Amino acid sequence: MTQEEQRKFNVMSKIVKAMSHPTRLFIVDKLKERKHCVCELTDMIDSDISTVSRHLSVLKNAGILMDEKVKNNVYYSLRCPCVTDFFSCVINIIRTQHEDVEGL
Amino acid sequence: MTQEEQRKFNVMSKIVKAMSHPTRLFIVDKLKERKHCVCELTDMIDSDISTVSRHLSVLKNAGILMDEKVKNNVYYSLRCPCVTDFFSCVINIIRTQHEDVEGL
DNA sequence: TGCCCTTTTGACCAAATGGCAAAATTAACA
DNA sequence: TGTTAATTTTGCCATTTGGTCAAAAGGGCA
Repeated sequence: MTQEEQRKFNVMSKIVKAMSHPTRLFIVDKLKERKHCVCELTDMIDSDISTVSRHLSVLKNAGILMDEKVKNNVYYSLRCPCVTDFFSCVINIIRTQHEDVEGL
Repeated sequence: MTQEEQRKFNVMSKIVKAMSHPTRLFIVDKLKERKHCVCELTDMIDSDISTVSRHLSVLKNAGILMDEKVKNNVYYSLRCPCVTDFFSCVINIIRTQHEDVEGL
């Protein structure tokens, strides 16, 4: 593995790691429609607000989300809509696995 | 989050989590060309063979790889070639981020 | 200024993860 | 059968992660 490859895969894994949690996948999925503030997301997810806030900062640090303050609320949104492709891609992998199993 | 959503995102995160490590991304990338045995991969990755073996079993448990024993060697290969899309997808996200930064 | 609301942060614990080393497994072959 | 080579499993350690509580921070607004 060359140094350049190493750098490349480190950068990639940062993105992937940020998405590797059910709650964070849910958040990204929700933000595909429109921006949401922390308390809206907390209502949807059955979890502590501090936990949700932490998940959001993980996604923000990975460069997947951006935030914007409106009055008392912080609204999070997707920084690039192309994360949508990510989802269909993972779902495609899962679908192929199922076909494999059914094909036995 | 409904129970069904919860199940869905749990399944998805299992796949994503398995890919969320630089070494494992490298392995999947290498296996896109052709199957490789553990020692071949260990030669490419500067790491202990037991560590590489563990990474491989993580990917296998997530259903991303399959293995096949030939003589003394265990050859690993991709269970579905569509993981390739996964890569271009993540790279696309990274590219968009860079454009964002340069666009400031 | 002082109060309220939303969000973030720090401290802490439990669980999961990554890595190494040594032992166990498996197969080939003399 | 015994030896050797390749791989996997296991035990152990340090580090990271996810979660909760409580406290702090940051903005509105009276």
